[in-house]
Amino acid sequence: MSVDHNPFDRHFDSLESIADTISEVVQCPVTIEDASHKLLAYSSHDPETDPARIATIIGRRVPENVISALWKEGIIQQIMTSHEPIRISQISEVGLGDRIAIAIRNNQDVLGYIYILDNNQRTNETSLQLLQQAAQAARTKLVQLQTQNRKQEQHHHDFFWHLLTHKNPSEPETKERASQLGISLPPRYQVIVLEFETDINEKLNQQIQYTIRTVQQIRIALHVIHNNRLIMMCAPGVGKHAELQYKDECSKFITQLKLRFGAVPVRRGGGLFYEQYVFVEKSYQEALVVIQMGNTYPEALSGIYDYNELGYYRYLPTLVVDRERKPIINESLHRLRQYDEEHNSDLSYTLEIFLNQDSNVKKAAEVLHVHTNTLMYRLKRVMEIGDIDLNNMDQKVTMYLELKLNKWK
Amino acid sequence: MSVDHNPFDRHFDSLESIADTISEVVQCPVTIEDASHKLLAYSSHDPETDPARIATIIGRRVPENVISALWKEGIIQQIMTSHEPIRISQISEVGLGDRIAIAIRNNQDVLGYIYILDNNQRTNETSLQLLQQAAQAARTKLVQLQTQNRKQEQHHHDFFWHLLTHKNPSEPETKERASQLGISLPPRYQVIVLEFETDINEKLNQQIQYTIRTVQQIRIALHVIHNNRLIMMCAPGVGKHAELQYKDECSKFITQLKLRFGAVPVRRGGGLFYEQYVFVEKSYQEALVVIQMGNTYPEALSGIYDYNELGYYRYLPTLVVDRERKPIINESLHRLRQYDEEHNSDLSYTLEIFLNQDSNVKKAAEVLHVHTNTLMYRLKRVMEIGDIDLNNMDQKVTMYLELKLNKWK
DNA sequence: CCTGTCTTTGTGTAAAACTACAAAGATAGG
DNA sequence: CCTATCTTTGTAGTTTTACACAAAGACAGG
Repeated sequence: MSVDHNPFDRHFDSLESIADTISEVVQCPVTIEDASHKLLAYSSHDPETDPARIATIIGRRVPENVISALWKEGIIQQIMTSHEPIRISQISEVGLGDRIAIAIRNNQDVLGYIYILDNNQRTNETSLQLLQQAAQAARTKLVQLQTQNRKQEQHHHDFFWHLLTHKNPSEPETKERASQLGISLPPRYQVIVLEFETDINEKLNQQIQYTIRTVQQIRIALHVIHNNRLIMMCAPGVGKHAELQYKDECSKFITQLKLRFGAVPVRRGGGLFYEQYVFVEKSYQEALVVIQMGNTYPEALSGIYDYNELGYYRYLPTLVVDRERKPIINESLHRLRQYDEEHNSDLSYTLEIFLNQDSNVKKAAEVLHVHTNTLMYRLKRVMEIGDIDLNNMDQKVTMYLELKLNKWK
Repeated sequence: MSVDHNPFDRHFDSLESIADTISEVVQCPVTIEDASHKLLAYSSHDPETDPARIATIIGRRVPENVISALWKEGIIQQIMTSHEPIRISQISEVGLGDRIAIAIRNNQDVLGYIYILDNNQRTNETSLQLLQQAAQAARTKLVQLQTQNRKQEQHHHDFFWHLLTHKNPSEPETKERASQLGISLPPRYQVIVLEFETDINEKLNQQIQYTIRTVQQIRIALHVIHNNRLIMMCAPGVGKHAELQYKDECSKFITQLKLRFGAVPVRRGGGLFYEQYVFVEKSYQEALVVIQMGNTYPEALSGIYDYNELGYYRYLPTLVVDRERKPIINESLHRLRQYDEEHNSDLSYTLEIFLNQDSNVKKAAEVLHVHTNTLMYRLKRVMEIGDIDLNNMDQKVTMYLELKLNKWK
């Protein structure tokens, strides 16, 4: 086979024929994947293969542990940035033999990958050169695919956005529209919103798309990006395994975003789970409440991501509205604030910390960096000046809620 | 003067002329009062009088301490029930000399009183007999007065009821209407509602009217009776003295109702103070909230009568509405209740008492009549079964509010 | 009936909270 | 500047809590 002749400088009917051609050239099994490691084509007639390849073909997607391993070794990063084929040493823990991989690119964008299973190291420099030609050939096919996907994606986006913003969509109509679009809706879902520091740009968008597509334990049925938010309809995958691990998987999703791309969502919120699609908007609003509350009470709600974990915080938006309609000054707090102002002291803050620390003198004193007796003295003053009985749950809850509500902008 | 001749068997121009005639007959100073001890007429040309009579004439009303003393001695009770004149021994503490009194009646109703100052015990049986005739003569005058008052009262009722039930009455129109009706509205008022066990019947009504009219430190500008409720527009009287004592006086008002007539309001509620009359309805609604909350949380809110003392309880109605619109089961409480059901234990009740007692193990154990270690053990179980951290204020407040809201019917 | 778990009550101990009191620094107002 | 008050920190003694462990009663399921 001469270098002058380029076997990929012709028309191909399909990606399969490209895969077969590569396989013929390099005499190795070949798989072609899209940007999110979904299997697009693979060479047939391959004598030897490895467990990773079998799993990929059977699941029509590269298994998650294989992807994770490749990321961990820094291989995906290499492939994505390099224009040359990359040699991959075997990773036997995930059943992956020696490989060679090259990205299929369109300008800067990575559209997919060509993997070659090279167990016996048969490939030489010449065939590696040819791989670049093969990637070129695959490119046009993938561009076509991508345009199709883009269109479909746009439809998905529109459909999801409609669900998110309309209070009472018809249940049967929604289901019909979903099946028209080829979306299989999960029987039980929740809406999750991730909020990023800044508006989501093209690069971050692609990283997110990649992460969404490669996540496997959670099922992200629909998603939309809006300004600095990623909004997703999520459901646990099939099997009890996935059901139990769901929460962990959601966190893992975010960890992956961070580890692989350094993209960290600032805030995270999840609505309740529902089974009817009339409630998508509800779950969305709930997720937004979690985000809002998280922004308002960052320390108190750190580690709380779901609406059903909000506890009494879920009532606060309602109470704020109620209070605005009917403003009543809390005499006790007012007096404390006044005293603080006049004597530039910190009685109200002291009270706040004390209550935050569950009325535990020692802990509160530590947080405030003062002697316990100092705290004791201050609390006595709080009781005197504010006319508050700090041994009375009702009065403490009143003050606690008051302090919480006062944090509202 | 012969017994056969009745000096009261003729027409009298006014109550004053009756008073003068009595005075001539018995040779003693005379005062005529209405049913609520407001001065209606008094004899002139009286040589001797006592401090109580002077104060009555100057204030155009029997001083409160005098009325109280007469009640305490059981004298008013006697006068009200007897058809005969009653002799009253002097009560020097309140400047009251020896007297003779008789009720002016129309059938069962007491319309007013005739008092005779009898310091030198000059009156004999004959003149006492004549007193009954005098009461008869005064009766017709008082009946006329009463009819007039009834009409005026009806107007007052209508006016007040309108304020209570209309959200945005015009401020200038309200003031004009008040001055038309001869009502002087207080500059600052609150609405107080007293709720009785049963609907207010004629007898209780009269007792209430009597008490309202005789109260002197609080100014009850308007009042209405509706089913089992007495609704009043109250204001402190003039002077700083009255301002400070206002709260005590309100309680005293109720004590008087109880002591004098055995009529005890079951529930009491006061709205906020306002200065504009647009807010009468608001203050009324607030008073009703206090009553409602008092009925829902009798122990917790015993001793709380005003809306501004409700603390966080004032939010509960809003929260109940919010919760109904969006029912979320509190997993922790649900699990506790379930456990209680299955093992017929009292974990949720234990938690409730523990929180009510401000997380004080000793007090809670006492309330529950168990050993502190028993309570400790139960709380540990509560934490395990409900997955609650009882050292976390947020979680405790969540549970506390949840338990409170669950008390709602 | 037995058996194992749940529950109550008891004992003991270390840690923490509450109380009273004292000393000294900080601060405001005359 | 002095003085009175407010504030912080310290010491000491009592009460309460938290925790570990043990014994015994209650109860359910085989």
